[in-house]
Amino acid sequence: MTERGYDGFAIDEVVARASVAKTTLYRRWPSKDHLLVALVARIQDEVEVADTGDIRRDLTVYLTAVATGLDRMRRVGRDGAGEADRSAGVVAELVAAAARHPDVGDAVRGMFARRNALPLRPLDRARERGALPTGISSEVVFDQLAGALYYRLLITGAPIGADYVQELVDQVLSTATTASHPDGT
Amino acid sequence: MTERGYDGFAIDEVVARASVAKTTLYRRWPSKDHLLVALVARIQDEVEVADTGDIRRDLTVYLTAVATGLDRMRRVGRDGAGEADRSAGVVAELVAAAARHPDVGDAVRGMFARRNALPLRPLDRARERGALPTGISSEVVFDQLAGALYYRLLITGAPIGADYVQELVDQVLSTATTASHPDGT
DNA sequence: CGCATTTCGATACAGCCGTTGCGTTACCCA
DNA sequence: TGGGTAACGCAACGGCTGTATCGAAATGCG
Repeated sequence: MTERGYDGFAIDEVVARASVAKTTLYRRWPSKDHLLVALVARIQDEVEVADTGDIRRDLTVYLTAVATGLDRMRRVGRDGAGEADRSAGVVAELVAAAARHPDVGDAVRGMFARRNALPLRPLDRARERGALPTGISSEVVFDQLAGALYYRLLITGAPIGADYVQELVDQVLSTATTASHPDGT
Repeated sequence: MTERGYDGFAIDEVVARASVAKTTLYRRWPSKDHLLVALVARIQDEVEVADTGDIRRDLTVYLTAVATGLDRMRRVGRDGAGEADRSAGVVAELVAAAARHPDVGDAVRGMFARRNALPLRPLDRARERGALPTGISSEVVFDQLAGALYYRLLITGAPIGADYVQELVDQVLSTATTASHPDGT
């Protein structure tokens, strides 16, 4: 999979290399999509989120980690290290697999949910300190942040650099900033 | 395609119903993915965006139209009208197709770009009126809005109701509101 | 009308995913 | 140690996408 990407990744070759009958593989993973999500679950490294009290910094660190992780999965199966095509790679296949099989969808959503639950606590704490607007759920705020990243990755294909992440966080937190620092800093 | 969804949509049956040789079809659309994006380009209806001067209302109308359009595409190929499964349906296949073939990716990005360029002008005009924070590009603002919708559709599978759209717009515009109405209304 | 070029059709085929049927091996436990 | 259950292996197959080959039809043009 990491060698040739999703297309060049054939079940027949997997069973040949594993010296295993195709029947056995299909007993464990009932489709190629199931196998894919199991692979990604292995590849995915843990993302931890700090909770230092500086919500701007915490969010920036977290989103940067997510962005680099996505960029890494974007390049899975491409040989050229600097391959600059605007493709979502394996993430797009993951999304499609989740849409095809309900149980795969549950698994994929569970994967993302574990990662995405992390910054909710810092967000809630920041709101308690008055660093976030009231009346807006942390979930919506998080949807905007993560959504912008996935939107660029999957839909527009626009690059996701460190400056973009910073601009994103600034825009979301601008309410709180103008509230606590009316001079706009 | 609209009858049975992406899976039950077989090239062999298409050419049979069209009374056309498979060779001919493949001369026009060099893969099933190419055919898919051509179909979606036909299905996709035009979304127009108002520019009344009330940016909050304009954005809400636009995003609601986008959300209902996505929800319609989400149900393509499912018989039950009230089919409430949390699947991204044809949109996910579109994203995967765009990731597989570079030219399909260009076409899909072009489709989305045409729709997404629409609200940029009202956003820019609103900023000129001081109804948006300075220093933040309209593109980032739009990424947050559209991104949240696609994120819910493709990743979390969470529902996208009218109240959610409203909450989204309110959060994004809260900066401007507090700036022009410091009492918080 | 005659001819060349382009387009289309039909069939067969390769590669892949996923399934079926059945025989064989490994494992567990009395 | 023996027997029964569970897991595995093997080969073949069906359905699908995409390709190749070659023949037939249509179209444009002098």
